[in-house]
Amino acid sequence: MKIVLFTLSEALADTWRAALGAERCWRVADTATLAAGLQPGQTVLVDLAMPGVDAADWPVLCARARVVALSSVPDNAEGVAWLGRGAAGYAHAYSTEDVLRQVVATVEGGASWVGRELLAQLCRQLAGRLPAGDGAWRDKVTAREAEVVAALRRGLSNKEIARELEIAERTVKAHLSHLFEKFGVEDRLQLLIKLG
Amino acid sequence: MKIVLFTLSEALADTWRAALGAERCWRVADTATLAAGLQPGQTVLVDLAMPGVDAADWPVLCARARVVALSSVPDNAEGVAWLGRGAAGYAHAYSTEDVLRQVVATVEGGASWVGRELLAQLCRQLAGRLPAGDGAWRDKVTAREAEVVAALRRGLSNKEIARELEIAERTVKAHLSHLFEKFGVEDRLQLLIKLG
DNA sequence: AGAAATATCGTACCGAAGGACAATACGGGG
DNA sequence: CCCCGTATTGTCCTTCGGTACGATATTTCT
Repeated sequence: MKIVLFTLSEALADTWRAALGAERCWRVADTATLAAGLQPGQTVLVDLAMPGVDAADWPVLCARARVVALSSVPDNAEGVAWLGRGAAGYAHAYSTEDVLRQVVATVEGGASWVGRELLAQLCRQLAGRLPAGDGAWRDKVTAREAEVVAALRRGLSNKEIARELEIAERTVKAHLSHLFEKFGVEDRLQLLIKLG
Repeated sequence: MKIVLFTLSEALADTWRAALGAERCWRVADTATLAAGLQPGQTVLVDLAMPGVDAADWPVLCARARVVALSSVPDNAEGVAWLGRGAAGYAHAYSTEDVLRQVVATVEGGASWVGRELLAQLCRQLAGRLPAGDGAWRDKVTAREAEVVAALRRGLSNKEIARELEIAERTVKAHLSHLFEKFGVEDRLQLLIKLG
């Protein structure tokens, strides 16, 4: 699956291509093309310098794909805005080739790429108010069911969940049916409402 | 510098050795040995299934070394607890070999390894409710559309919404289609995610 | 050892959801 | 007066979601 380069700047696109390999990259410069051609789980590098790019418009795309926000003027508040919407990474747009490759490898591995300072800031500000007893329902679901719930929270369809977990769509339906019964609901929407 | 494997499970240690190379690894099974032999900046993989392992006891070690907490039943609250104490990463204990190598490479490179959901939760907690979530969207919808959204939040079906608003089901679909287009989503679930 | 839970996959069926064409009516602004 | 946004409703069609039967294999618990 190709890496999407979402930028208007030819220079930036060339830099990224040099780091990641031109054959792995697919340059896109407008939102319509991106939305049309985007595959679930695909990696997207977004140039935050592009006009009209705003974190508030991206939560759904961030849920479907691995979106890496790249800013030429990194700012912790901006990073928090993007990562809070589900972006998979936040880094300097003109990072070295090594760092860019590291970033892509990291998000393709399913984790997030965060600079040390940014994460440190998050942790400092969070220190003290950690308890957050949100996971009571997790004791009632199996590991596999929890993965399905996580995918569900991102708005994925059964087919997309199946692709992501590498199982048949039928199996996804089986997990969902079990979840519905466990929590006494009758569809995916009610399940998410119930789980909070 | 060797990678410290802190676990009681021989099977888990073997899995990690297979991924990282046995010659790079140093297996430790008790806290005293770990504290005595630990070098500053060293990478430590901690098996959270070990008895007596608690994030509250680790801030000092996390400050000295790159501590990666590995859980066989990953949970966001647990992740917050560890990262809040300075851990460099939080991941699934039985990740694939590729992912494990990636985790180690990332933390050795000075960055942090965090799951996407977990990071998003961190950001949301510190930012409270993000701006777009708490009512900015209301300016973009009509009064009738807002009523439909309110019903959607309760998990009602089109037919139920129609009964409640005393209109035809077809009209409910019309309102929903307009909402989907306004917010650039393709179904009710994505709409709710987008509206927060 | 046997039972229960878990994870996986198959086909068939039905209703819900959503889009593609519509149409009608009402009110405000140029 | 005409256009636009809003609200309303209709039919036709396709896809998606969920259930109802089913099956097999593994793991975990009793």
